[in-house]
Amino acid sequence: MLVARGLRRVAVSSLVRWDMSVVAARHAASSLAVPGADARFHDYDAAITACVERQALGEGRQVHAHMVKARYRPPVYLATRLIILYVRCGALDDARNVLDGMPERNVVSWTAMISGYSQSGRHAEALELFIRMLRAGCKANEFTLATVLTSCPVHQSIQQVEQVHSLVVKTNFESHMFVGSSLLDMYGKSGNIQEARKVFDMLPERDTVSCTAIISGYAQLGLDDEALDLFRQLYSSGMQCNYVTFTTLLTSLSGLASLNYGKQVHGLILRKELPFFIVLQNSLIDMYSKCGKLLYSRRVFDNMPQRSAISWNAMLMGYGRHGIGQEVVQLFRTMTEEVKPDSVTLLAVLSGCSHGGLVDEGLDIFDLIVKEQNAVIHIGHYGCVIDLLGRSGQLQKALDLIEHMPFEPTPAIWGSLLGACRVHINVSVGEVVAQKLLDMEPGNAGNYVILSNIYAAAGMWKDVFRVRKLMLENTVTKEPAKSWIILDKVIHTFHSSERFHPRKKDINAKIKEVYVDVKAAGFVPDLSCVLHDVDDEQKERMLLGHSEKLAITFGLMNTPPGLTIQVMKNLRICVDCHNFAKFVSKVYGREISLRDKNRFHLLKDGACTCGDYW
DNA sequence: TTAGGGTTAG
Repeated sequence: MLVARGLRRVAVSSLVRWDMSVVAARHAASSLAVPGADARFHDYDAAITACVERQALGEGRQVHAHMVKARYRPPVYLATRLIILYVRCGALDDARNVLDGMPERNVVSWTAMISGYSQSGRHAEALELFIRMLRAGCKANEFTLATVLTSCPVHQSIQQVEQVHSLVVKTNFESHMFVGSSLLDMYGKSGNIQEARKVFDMLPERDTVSCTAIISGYAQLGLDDEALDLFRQLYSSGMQCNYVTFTTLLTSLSGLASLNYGKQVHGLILRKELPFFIVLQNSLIDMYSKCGKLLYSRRVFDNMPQRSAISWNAMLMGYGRHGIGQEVVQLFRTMTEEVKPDSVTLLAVLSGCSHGGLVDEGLDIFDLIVKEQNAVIHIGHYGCVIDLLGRSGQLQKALDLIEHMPFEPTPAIWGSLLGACRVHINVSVGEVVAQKLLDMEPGNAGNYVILSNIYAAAGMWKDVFRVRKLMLENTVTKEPAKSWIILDKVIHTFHSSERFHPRKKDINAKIKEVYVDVKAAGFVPDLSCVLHDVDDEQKERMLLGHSEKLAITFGLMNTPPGLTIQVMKNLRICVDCHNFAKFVSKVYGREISLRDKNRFHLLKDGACTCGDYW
């Protein structure tokens, strides 16, 4: 009776076009005759196949329950099909129960389960299961390896990565298209781009996925020049592109701020008449905003028939990056009517309010979110609130918040407060904060520079000297600064005190000329930005060698009057260079758009859109 | 029956 009721429910649902009463009849028959067992197998198989096709989890569970109730012990094949069904429907725990209950398993059952964990980001469990599989004496095939490699980058040490690689070599799958792509992607994601490239170069054949994976390897490491070069090379040798390829490429073009290429790729996408993909549109929004063309971003955004939270976030970040706080707040309000904001949204809104100077609005939104608990609050959000408080000069309040927030403060948190102390020239809080930072990361030169800036601004020259000595005692290395400018599709990159540029002499001559002009207009170099123990004259020379000054000068030399000079920098812009750019904009009547690590600075008539807070 | 590359933020 119970079985019959269950059967009717299945039949009525009509999702599964299969009448369970047939099974019931055969079930009854099977207790009398042996051939019935085969019939039941085929019926269950057909039912599960129907459920897999439709991803009908409820019906699938009923079929499973029916097996249990009928005391039918599914053979390996059928149990594996059940695992696949549950995995496809995202019911991983059900799938795992089936796997654990199997008296025997084959490579497909293991692989299906590993793939389930892998695809839902449960990489540790995927790897654990892979190891269990090997220990159980089951040999991995190309499917298993292609799957398990996608779970490696995040959770494996270099040694383990090499172990997996040698397993791939041993099983002779290194040049298998799928396994090879996964392998090179794994190396790319673990930061070993040389090894990734080796695997790519050894592939006997290449397809869209393997090409995209290697380009993405460069892109993810911020090697945008290399990513673009490789794309051009592969594209001209006939590589086929799909939407993932373009999405990846756009990431690199965003990094380079290469509007020209960005537009070309956009054109290519339109010509290809690809179907609508949200991710691709999201990348376009981001690319245009990072290339300084917010209006283009907005046009893409407005034309989207469907948007994800990421689309909104990319747009919000865009406005924030350009310091347009009002738009951030307004767009956020519209967003909440359409999509549920996530934790990145909150980050975008808070940092947008901070960059746009909307202190009270930002703090209000934070309070609202904390109260309603719409999104998961993490330490990054606190970082933004500390920025907001710092910007408005409420340094003590910011310090109190750090001490009472439910997270351990990171260097980034203290760094944000130290920056605020520099702008508001607050020595007492600055010293407390700097001490914490110097304890946490004694090797970071940036902290010494800002502390020195604070002392210099307060006229405490003895302390400037002390900081300098302190820094000399610690060996300090940092990411080398570089700035670049794109003229006629050519990227001109400058490093500090550039020694290798072919037009070095011209640039040096021009920068000296510019220096005389801006000094005559009142520019005073900020020597506290140099912490080397050298005389003042040498310090001035070192400041003039900063990469962003070289790039701006190169722009002045090579662009006609009236055109905005667009310069990009990989780190935050330094105080002295920011001031220098302001004077250049005034003295030469030129707009300068400067994109640093955090935001855009639009310098015009001696003022900057960042309001001197960044 | 099982498989590879992708978007915002840090």
